[in-house]
Amino acid sequence: MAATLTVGEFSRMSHLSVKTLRHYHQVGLLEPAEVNPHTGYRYYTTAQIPVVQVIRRLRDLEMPVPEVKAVLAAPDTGHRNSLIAAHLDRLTGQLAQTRAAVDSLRNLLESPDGPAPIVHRTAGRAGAVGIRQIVDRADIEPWWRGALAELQATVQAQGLQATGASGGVFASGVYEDEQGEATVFVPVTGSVRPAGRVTPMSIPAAELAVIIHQGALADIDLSYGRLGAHVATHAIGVDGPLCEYYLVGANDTPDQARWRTEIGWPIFRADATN
Amino acid sequence: MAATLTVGEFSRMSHLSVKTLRHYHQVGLLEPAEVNPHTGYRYYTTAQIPVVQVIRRLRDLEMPVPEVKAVLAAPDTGHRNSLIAAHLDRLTGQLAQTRAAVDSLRNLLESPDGPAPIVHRTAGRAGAVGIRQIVDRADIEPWWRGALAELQATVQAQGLQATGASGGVFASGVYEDEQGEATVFVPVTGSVRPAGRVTPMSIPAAELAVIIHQGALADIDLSYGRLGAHVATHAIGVDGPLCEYYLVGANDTPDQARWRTEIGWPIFRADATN
DNA sequence: TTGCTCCTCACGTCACGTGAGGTGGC
DNA sequence: TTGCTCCTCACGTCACGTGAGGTGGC
Repeated sequence: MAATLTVGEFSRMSHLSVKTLRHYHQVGLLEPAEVNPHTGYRYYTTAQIPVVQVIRRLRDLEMPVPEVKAVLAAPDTGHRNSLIAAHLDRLTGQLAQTRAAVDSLRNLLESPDGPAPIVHRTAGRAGAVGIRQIVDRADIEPWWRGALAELQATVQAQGLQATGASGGVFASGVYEDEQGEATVFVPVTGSVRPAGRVTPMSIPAAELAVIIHQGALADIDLSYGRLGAHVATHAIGVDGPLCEYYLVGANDTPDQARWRTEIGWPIFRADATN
Repeated sequence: MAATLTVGEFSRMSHLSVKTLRHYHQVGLLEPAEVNPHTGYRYYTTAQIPVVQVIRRLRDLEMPVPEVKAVLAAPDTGHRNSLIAAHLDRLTGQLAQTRAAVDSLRNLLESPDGPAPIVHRTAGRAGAVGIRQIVDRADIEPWWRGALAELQATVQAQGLQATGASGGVFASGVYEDEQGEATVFVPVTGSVRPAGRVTPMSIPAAELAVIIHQGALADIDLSYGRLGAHVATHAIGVDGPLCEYYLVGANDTPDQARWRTEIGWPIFRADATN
């Protein structure tokens, strides 16, 4: 028999504050078994205790309220467990990101700026296969990983010959606003058959100031900062998208410390030499 | 020579959105080197790039903005590093909590309710040493750990004889609202000298429904739920603070899975036997 | 009957993001 | 001159917490 409980009693049994229980009622996460229409008093039952225990644990794991609702509404255990597993995967990902951020901070504080040299070079026009999309800033990294992997696979599947390192071109919106046009490409020769998101494209020529960033992408703003400062100091910047070349990347080694990324910043070049 | 940069340029170099830079200006975390009084345009300099790089990394680690300010304002490296180390310690603590929450969830989903029996017993009046304070709900666990440790040390230092397991008494505000009166105590015989927060006190007699909770404190709401449901179902609850006795706790083993906590819920007892 | 519990707004927190509406600079 | 960059409000987000002011139940 399910006994009736006031909010206060239910709070003591669930270790959730009364304010929280009222909030859960308001957002429809946990409705009291009964609400007195005259007084507005909430009444719960002992049968709701197991439910609130699950809610509490999922919220402790920072699962968003709508997802907790979905877990409670799951038709069967399998569905429920997969929702929970997906959330645990997200937590694992966040943990990895935190670890990377700690490394990045240590790196910044311990080692003074390395002597990464900046040079000017001309990038010629090149045929390529690529993927081009409007991407949300927040999703940029997974998008980038996926697009590069799809590209590599397409190059292999179609037997194309890569003529250089893969690269990316990013409109300023990607950095400054919340979304912008992003492109990843692999320079190739030969005829390309469009497949999935992959299309043939032409990478335009450009005059660039370039720097080679060594190490994880979490630190790439360091090299962007150095390169941007150089361009600003010499007042040689021109409009145009920033580009990157992945000289050593995920395809070569999982050890991000060994990655090498060339960053190109478009410039006006008076000196044809150098 | 520090070149002048617009927000957009500074955004590209720092990989922070323009909105974020404006926000940092508004809250005083990162002021532009210059603001045109007529147009309101913000101008940064290349000298600010290293600063924004530190800010970005600390915010990636979810350090609150006021603390980031403190790091930037730190008078020397030692001070700065200790602020950062303190934050990393907090992150480590959160990680441990997340792990505990995962274990707790798994425990809840895998094992159905154990057969923890509920019995009724009379707790007699007892002399004790204790610490009693109004505690914020959010701070309850560290307060509890610290207070228990201080108590144990006082008992040892004064050569007192513990006559039973240590315990805690919690007013309903601790569970329901955001703060409430909490007490931890060790029952002792002999005369007690007040020291620090520790004072002699008397634990009143009470009729209790009790359950023994086995395992981590993160799971203790399960036992509270079972005990509360029992009291509600039999309609034997009376007003009074909830109490706990730490039969096996931090003092005995660091392995929380082996902890045993008796929870007491005040009841009206018609049957003098049992 | 006292006082404790419960109620409903309305607003605050934190670190930005969204979006409208408008102006300045190359 | 176009259009791109920049500006300022005002409001939204998320999961509650704070606090005022008031009523119901034992």
